[in-house]
Formats: sequence, structure tokens, C-alpha cells
Amino acid sequence: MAVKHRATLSDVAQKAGVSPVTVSRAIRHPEMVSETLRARIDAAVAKLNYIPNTLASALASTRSSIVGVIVPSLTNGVFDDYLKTIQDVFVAAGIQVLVSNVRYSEVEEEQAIQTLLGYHPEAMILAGTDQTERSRQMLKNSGVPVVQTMSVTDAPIDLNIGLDHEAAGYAAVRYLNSLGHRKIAHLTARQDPRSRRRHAGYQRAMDELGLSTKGLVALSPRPSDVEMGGTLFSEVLANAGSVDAVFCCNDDLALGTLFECQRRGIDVPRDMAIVGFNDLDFCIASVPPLTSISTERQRMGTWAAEAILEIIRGSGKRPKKTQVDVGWIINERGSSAAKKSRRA
Amino acid sequence: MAVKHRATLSDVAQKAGVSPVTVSRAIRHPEMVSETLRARIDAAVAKLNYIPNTLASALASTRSSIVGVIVPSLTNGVFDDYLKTIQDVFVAAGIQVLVSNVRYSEVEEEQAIQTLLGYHPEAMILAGTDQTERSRQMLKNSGVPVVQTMSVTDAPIDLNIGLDHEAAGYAAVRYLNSLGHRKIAHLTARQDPRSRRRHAGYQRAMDELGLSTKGLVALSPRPSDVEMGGTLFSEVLANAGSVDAVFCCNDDLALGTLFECQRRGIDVPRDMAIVGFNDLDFCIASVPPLTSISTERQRMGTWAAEAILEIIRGSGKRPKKTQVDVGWIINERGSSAAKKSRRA
DNA sequence: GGCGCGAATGAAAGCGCTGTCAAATTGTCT
DNA sequence: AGACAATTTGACAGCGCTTTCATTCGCGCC
Repeated sequence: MAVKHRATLSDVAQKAGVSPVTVSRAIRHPEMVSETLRARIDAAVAKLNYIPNTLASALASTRSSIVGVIVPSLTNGVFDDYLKTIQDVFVAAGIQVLVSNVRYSEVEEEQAIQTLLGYHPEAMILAGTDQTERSRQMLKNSGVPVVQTMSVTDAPIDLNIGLDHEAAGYAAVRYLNSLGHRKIAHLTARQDPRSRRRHAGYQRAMDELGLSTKGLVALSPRPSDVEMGGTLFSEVLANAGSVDAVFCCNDDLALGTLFECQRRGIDVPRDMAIVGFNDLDFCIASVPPLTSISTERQRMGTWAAEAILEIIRGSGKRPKKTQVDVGWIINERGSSAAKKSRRA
Repeated sequence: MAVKHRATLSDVAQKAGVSPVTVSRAIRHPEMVSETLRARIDAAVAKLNYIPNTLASALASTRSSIVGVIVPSLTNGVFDDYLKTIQDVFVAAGIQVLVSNVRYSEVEEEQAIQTLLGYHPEAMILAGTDQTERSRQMLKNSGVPVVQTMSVTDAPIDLNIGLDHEAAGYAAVRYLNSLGHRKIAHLTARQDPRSRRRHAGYQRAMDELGLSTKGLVALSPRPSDVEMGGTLFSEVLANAGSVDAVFCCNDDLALGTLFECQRRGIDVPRDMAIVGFNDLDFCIASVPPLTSISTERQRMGTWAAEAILEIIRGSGKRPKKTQVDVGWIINERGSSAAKKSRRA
């Protein structure tokens, strides 16, 4: 065989001595084909190593069995969990997931949406609710079901599941204040829309409590990592003199802060309370374990995927619930405690 | 508009008053079309919100511009970095990446390979070198370029970049022994082929050194996380009585071990040396920072992607190098030190 | 002024598959 | 035994695009 010619439906048909349509049916709808033929066809498929051309199938049937998923990051533990959940649901349903990583950029997101729409997906799942106007237009225009996740919004494109990050940030501060803390710092990196909202919640709470935030906020435009937690925390320490507590916009920064405290001999939680965000797996393991606000990202992924499955299977019928607020939980652990007396 | 009919090439052509071919060319090869027409067509495209059907384009041109990538995990920091690198290279080149997560299962991998091949990808990138015979057959049969990454092997399917995990495990032990340690433990979770090789290297080194490994190895079949590091370490401590050093098959376990030491008041590195694997970002930040064997996973991803690009662009010509051993580096940090006297 | 040439456009065919409908085959009932 | 229904198979057209190949047009040239 000089030229690599991948076996096609017709090749199989010829080998099995039937028409191409019959082969197609034997593969897609086996129950429509008599047993004898099915066996003959299966044998031919096996012999020729035939793998159906998904592209051609999608084109002919106008059902791509593709769902486009856009994530802002591939290296952030939050989106890993989320993406994995989505993939698991769809793979089990025979749907291929096309992932695009847009690196927290609205412009890249716009391009990714266009690219993915080119595949005529059955649906699109987006992280966040802050798409550009053009993105929104393309999506609406496509007529494809869209799920926006991670945040809740007043003006969803279509379906929406998420939480109120501003409120969560607000709650973190109220929680720390309830423990007696007043000089509450905030560390935040790569100001994506959601961290920005948490930050806003922090600020609102501090304002309401009549507490100044001067020198208490450290922020970096770069993507966050554990090391940066230490850096930002040190910055706050230098600017603010003393600090009671730190609310970090994610767990990486919280862990980095904890390490920096260890390095400086600052006792956590006696001399410093730390609260993280997302409740990644290491929070439970550190010494002391980290208090963190957990968001149900797996549930968001599952819900999004299953809502779409329902629409696809129900041939277009919308689910009764089109918006869900999953809320959040403050998982209180050893890294935070009352200023004077530790909690039980 | 009652029925949502997505604009097609012909719709655009009609609107612009030209033939469909011309529209196709205006989009794919703008230089072949006169400026006047190009402007008219661009306007029509914009007005109709036309997005070309990638599926149809791929079918007609027999170039899918898709590359299939298989990863064993989506929630392991190692594959995140790797995958991100691959995506970055391909997206910049206008190639869509189809990712499949096979959850460390050879069976799922086999299915994923079949599914991805259905999309007639331009190439396939696999993590690891331990595919089933059927997987290998399908891949070879497809005639598509294949890159196996992460490990080097004597019998690559096609291209191969990776490292010798057995040798790396061996080196970790020799390194710890060179610091004076003799009771060297090994923690390992979810025995995928690569951790198994590191384990084998550990065992070989211990054997060569005439050191018993009785009670010094703890292993879990479950996916590893930070917490498990503490659990496995505790297990070893209970079984072996005393331990000098721990070689962990990944950094999560190493961090968990460090936390467990903190919890038990074991001084690292004075009373316990810890070595991890992969050199994730937190290694540099912990207290003390973790010694870890760094593998160039980003380089592996980039090389794989670029080698494929070269083949695609060079219309099938093979690169001169078809196999690369990227080796590894022991990044020595505070978590390991000489038994008697600390290193400078 | 007719010729050849390159550039720009179009017509036709087909990528590999599936949906629809018609044809052929079988079985069933009176 | 004949007629009808149910079942199984096949012919045909077409999904939306690209790839030849042919055609048209404008131009410089002897």
C-alpha cells in the first residue's frame, strides 16, 4: 500500500458486499440491520480498521456532538476540577469537549468563541459573566445554548450558575471581624473579574465597619502562585506596620502567607489569622489547616454539563431552572481564630 | 426569522453578488481576490455574522487542523503546565487541540485514541509510553504522526520525548545517601507507569547500597494529594521506627510530608530530609523550601507541539531528531541536607 | 491590430457521511 | 393461494466547503 488511504464507509460496504447506507446503519443504529449482515459488516470494519470520520458524520447529520468550553486558565486548581467534572459528564454521554484556554483575556475569549462556534457546537460553557459585547452577540446569534458559570449575573446570556463573589468577599471580612480582628489585609493577584469582586466586597465590609484599609491591600497583576503570597504579605506588613488578619483572594496566596508567617516566626492563628478562597485540597493538610471559602466548582461544572445534556436530549426544551446561585461556605479551620480566645 | 439558519458561504456570496468560490478564497487566500471584491465580501461577512463551518472546511480540504492530546489527569499540576504549553503553541498556529483525559486508565486511553482518530487529527500527542497493543496498532494504522512524551522508551511508536524515571528515582536515593542518609523511605500514590519506574529506581539504588527497604515504602492506589503525603509518611514512621529521609514520588506527597513533620515537631532537614518530584511552584515557597527533582515538562510539551508543526508545515517530512531525552535536575533546597553537617 | 500572457473569477465535482423515501424481501392472515 | 403489512435494504440527494480546471478579462507586445 503505497498511499495511506484511510478506509471509508464505502470500503467497508464493498468488503461486506452491501451498500454504504447499510454500513452506516449497522454502526449508528445496529437494531435496524439484520443480525447476519451486522456480523458481516462488523467483520469488515475490524479487518479494515475502519474508524468513522466524525467530521463527515457531523456535517451530514448536522449534529456535531461537540460542546465548547472556555476556561481562563489551565494551571489554576479551580478550573482543573471544574473542567474535569465537565469532561466526565460529557465523555460519558458521547460528547466531545473542545477546550479553549483564554488566559484571562477578553480578547482571546472573543477569538476562542468564534473558533469554537466554527465547529457548530451543540452548546457553549463559559467561565465568568464578563464577556465583551461582541462575544455576547456572537453567542446569541449562534442560537446555541450557553451556560455562564462561576459568577451569577443579572443579565445572563442564557443559563447561568455561580455565586456572588462580592458577597463572599464581604462575608470573609465580617467573619474575621467577628473574631475580633480589625486590621484586616487583603491580598489579590491577577485581577480577573471575580477577584475584583471579592476585593470590592472586602472594601465594602471594611467601609461599613469603619475600618481603614490604608496600606492593607497588596495586589499584583501577575498570575498568582504560592511564592507570591509571601511577597504580597510582606508588602502589607511593611506598609501597614501591624496586621491582625489576612483575607487572600485565593488559596495559593493564603498558603504563601502561611509560609511567610512560619519564616518570620509569626504564630498562626495567635498573631495572624488567614483566610483563603476556593478550598483547594491542601487547605486541610497545612499546619495549621487553612480556613478557606469553598465554592462549589464541581457542582457548577456538573450542573452546566447536565443542563446542556438535558437540552440536547430534550431536543431544545429549556430546563425549568435557568439560573442557580450555589453560594459559598466558610470552612473554618485552624488558621483563623478569635483574637483573644480560640474557638472550640 | 422563524428558523435559525446559520449563514453559509452561499448566503455571503449572494449578498456580495459573487460566486461561493470567490468568498471561500477571500477568506482563505485573500491575496487571490481583488481588493474591491474583498471589501464587498468582508462587508457581507460582517453583516451576516458569518462564521465558516470548520467541519465542512476540514472535510473538503482533508486538513482538519486538529491535534489530539491525551493526558492521564486534568487535576495534576504536572499535566496542567504541559497541556497549557501545547495549547499555546498550537493555538498560535491556528490548530485546534482536542484534549482527552483518560484518568490513568489504559482502557479509557484506547477509547480516547479511537474517538480522537475519528476527527482525522493531523497528529496525536500521548503522555507516557505504555499504551496497549491495540492502541499502538490504531495509531500506527492511522498514519498520523504520534509523539509520546514524559518517558523515553526503546520502542517508540513514532516520535518520543521524555526522561528515564527509573534513573531519576535511582538518582534521588543516591543523592540522599550521599548526604549520609541510610534509612530512606519512599512514598508513592496511584501507581501509574512513571511512578512505578521511579519506585523501581528507588529499589535498585537501595539494593545496590545494601540498604533494606523493609517498612520504608508506603503506597496508595488512590490519586495523590497533599493530605495523603502526611498519611503515608505516618505509616512509614509507624512501620519503620526511625527514618532519615523520604523520597516522594511527587511534590504533593512531599508537601504533605513536610506538614506532617511540622505537626509532629520533626525538624526538617535536621531530623528528616525530604525530596519531591516535579518541582511544582510551591516547592520554592515552603519552609524550608522543598528539594525536588525537576522534569522539563514544559519543554516536552513545546517540543512535541513544535515537532508536529514542523511535520505538518513541511508536508510530512520527519524532523532529524525523533527522540529526545530531556533528563532531570535535582533542585537542592532546604528540605534536604547532610545528616551531620548542613550544606552551605 | 491580433497575439499571448497573467490575473481574477466561476463551474463542476466531490470530501465521507446521513436523512429520506422507494424498492425488495419476508412473513401473516384469510 | 393471494393480498397486505412489516421488515430490511438500497438509491439519491445533499450537509458546506475546497480543489481542480476552465473561462473571462485586461494588458503589453511585435
